[in-house]
Amino acid sequence: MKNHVSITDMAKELGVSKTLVSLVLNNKADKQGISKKTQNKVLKCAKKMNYKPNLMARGLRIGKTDTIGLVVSDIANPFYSKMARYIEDFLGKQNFHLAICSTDENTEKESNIIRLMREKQFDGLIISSSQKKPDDFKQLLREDYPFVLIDRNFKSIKANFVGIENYDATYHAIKHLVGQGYNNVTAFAVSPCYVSSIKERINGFRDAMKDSGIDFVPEMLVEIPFNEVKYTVKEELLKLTRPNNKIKALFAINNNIAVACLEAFQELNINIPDDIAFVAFDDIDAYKLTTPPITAIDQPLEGMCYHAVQILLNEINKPAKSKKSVIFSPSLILRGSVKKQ
Amino acid sequence: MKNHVSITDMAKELGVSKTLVSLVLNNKADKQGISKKTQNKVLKCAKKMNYKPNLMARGLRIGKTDTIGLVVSDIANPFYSKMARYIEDFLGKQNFHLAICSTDENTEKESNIIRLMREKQFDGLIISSSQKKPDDFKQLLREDYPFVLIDRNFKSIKANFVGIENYDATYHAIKHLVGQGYNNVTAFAVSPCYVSSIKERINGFRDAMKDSGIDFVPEMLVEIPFNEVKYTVKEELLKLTRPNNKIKALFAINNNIAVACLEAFQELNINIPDDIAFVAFDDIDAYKLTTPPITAIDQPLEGMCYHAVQILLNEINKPAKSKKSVIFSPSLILRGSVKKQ
DNA sequence: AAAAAATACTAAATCGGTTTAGTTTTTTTA
DNA sequence: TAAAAAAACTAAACCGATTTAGTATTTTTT
Repeated sequence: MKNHVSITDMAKELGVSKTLVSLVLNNKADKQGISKKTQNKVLKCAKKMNYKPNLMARGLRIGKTDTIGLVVSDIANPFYSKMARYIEDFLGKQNFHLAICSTDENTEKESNIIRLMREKQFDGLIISSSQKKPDDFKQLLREDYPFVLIDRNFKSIKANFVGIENYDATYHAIKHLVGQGYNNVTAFAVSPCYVSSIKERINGFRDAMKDSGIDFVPEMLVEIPFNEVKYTVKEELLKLTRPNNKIKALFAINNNIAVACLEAFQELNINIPDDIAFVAFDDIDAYKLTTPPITAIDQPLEGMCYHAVQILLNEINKPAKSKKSVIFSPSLILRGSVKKQ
Repeated sequence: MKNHVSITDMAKELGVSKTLVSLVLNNKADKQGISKKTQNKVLKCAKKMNYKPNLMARGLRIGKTDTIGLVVSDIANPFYSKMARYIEDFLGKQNFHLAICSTDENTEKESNIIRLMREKQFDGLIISSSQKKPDDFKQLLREDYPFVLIDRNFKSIKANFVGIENYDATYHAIKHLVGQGYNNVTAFAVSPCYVSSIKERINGFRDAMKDSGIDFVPEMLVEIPFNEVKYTVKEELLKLTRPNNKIKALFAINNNIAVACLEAFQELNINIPDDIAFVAFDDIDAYKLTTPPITAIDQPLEGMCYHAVQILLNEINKPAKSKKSVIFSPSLILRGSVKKQ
C-alpha cells in the first residue's frame, strides 16, 4: 500500500543509517565528514528509487512549512488576483509558497480560514480583512504569529500594515470632479462599510465636498449592499437619472461597484462623460477598454505587495520586535470619463 | 520557546493518556467508551489551554492534507482567477482547501510546482498544463497520483480531463463571421501554440475557412509570442490596417490576446465593428463593458470546475479505476462587435 | 607507543498527532 | 462462584523526516 520511498527505505537498501541519508540529501554531509563515495551512493540511490521528500514530515520536525497564507474577500476580483500574483512572485524568489482563500466578506468564514491556516502551520499570513473588530488579530499579536494586514487596517491595534492614503486619494479625486465643474457628486459605496479603506474613502469624499463649499446631504452617499451590487447599482442609477433628479458626477468606491456601474451604463444607455462624469477607485484593466476609458485611482499594487512580503518574511526570520506600516499615495489617472463642463 | 499546546501537554495537565485526549477531540470517544465526564474535562481543558491541532502532524500520520493544488499559467488572468474561485468553493463544500500556483507558461516551472505540490503531500492536483509533452503526467499516472487536467489536454495519455470543444466552438464562431459577410478573417494566436486548446482552435479556424470556400493563406494566422503580447498585437494591427491591406474581421484566440487587441483598438483608433469585426475566445467581464460589447465564446467555467472537483475527489476517495473525460460545448455570445456587411 | 585528532559513520530522541492491541476494573451471565 | 462481557482507559508503535550526542576506526602528533 505504501507507494512512496522514505529515507528509511533508502537507508535499508544501502545498509547505512537514515541519519546519513538525511545528511547527504540536505547538503550537510561534508560538514559531517561523510565520504564523497558514500554521498554519491546515496544520491544515486535516491534517483534510482525516485525518492521524494515528505515535506510534511520535514515541516513537522523543523517547525516550518515555507508557506504563507493570503486571505482576501474574493480571489476572482481582479484587484485581489493581481495582488495574489505579485505576492506569489515575491514569495517565490525567497522559496516560499502561497495558499489563497476567499472570505466573501464573511466574518465567520474569515475567522475559520485564519484558524485553519494556523493549524496548517503556515509560517505567516497576509490579510485583507473583512472583520469589523480586530479580535482575531489581537490574538495573533498576543501569540506572536507573523502577519501583515494589507489594504484594510485596524487603527485600534498595532500590526504590520501595507496600504494607501485612501482619504487623500478620494479627496483629491473629488476635488478633481469639482474642479471640472461638478458640484453635485454622488458616491456609490458598499455596505456594510466598516472596513477601514471604505470608511476612509467615504470621509475623503465627504470632506472634499464640504471643503469645496458644497452642502453635504445624505443622498449624496448611496450604500450598495455588498451581496447584491449589480441589481442595486442599476436600481439606484435609474432613480438618479430620472429627469428631475439628474446627477452629474458619480464616484465608485471600488472596482466591484465600478464594474456594476459600467454595466448599468450600457444597459440604461447612459453616456459617459456626457450624461455623467465618472471616477472609480482601484484601477483595473477593463477601465482602459471602455469608451471613453475611465478616470481612476490607481493603487501601486506591486510596491504594496513587495513590502508586505518583505515585512512578513523579515518578521518570520528574525524575532519580531516593532511593527511596520507602509502607506503609499495612489495616483489619479486621468482618462476620458470626466469632461469639463 | 515552544508556544503552542499539544495533546501531550493536555494529557499531562489532566493526568490521562494522550490516546484519550486524541479520541475525545476526534469524536471517537463514545465509540471507545470514554465516559462523558472525562470527555467534558478534556474539552474544557482544550478550550482553556487554547489548544490548536497541528494539521501537519495529523496529516503525516493519516497520510492526507485535505489540500488540492491548482496549477495555471497566471492566476491574475481573469479566466483562471474565476476558475480558482469556483474550484475553491466546490472544494470548500467538501472540506478541502486550495493552493494555487502560476507557471507563466514555463515548462520547467510547472514541473517544479507539480513536484513540490506532491512533496507537500497534496491529495491531488488540478492542472491547466503548459507542457509540450505529457511526461510529468505519465509519471503521475504510473504512480496513481490523483489529478485532473482542465482546459488543456494531452491526447496521447489517458488522464482525467475537463474541457470544451475548442474546435467546434471556433469553427462555429468563424462560420458566424463568414455568415455575416466577412471572407477575410485573421486569427491572432499565441505562440508557442502547442497546448491542445490553442491547437484545436487553430484547426477549427482553418477548417471553417476552408469549408467556407475561402483559400486559407498562412498570413491569416498571426502568431503572437506569449511574452510580448501587448507590443506584438499592436504592431500586427498596425500592419494589418494599412490602407492597401485592410483586414475586415479578427478572431482573438484567448482573452490575453483579446484584451491586447482591445487596448490597441483604442490606441490606434480602430473602430469596432465598423473598421473590424471582432470575436474573442473566453468570455470575460471586460467584454461587456466595451462599446460595442464584444461577441465572444463563453466557456461554462462553473460546470467545468464542478466536474473537475468531483472527478478528483472521487478518485481520491475511491481506489482509482478508469479515467473520466467531460467535454462541454461553449456558446457563442452575440454582442455588438460583428455587424453584417 | 601512548595520546590526541581526524574521519566516517550511527543510535535514539524528537516533532505532534493517530491507531492498534491491549490492560484493569467492574458488572453481568451461566 | 467462576467465566464472560462491558466499561474505561492506556502503552507503545507509527508516520517520515531532522538533529544531538555520540561511537568506532584510522591517522597524526608528541
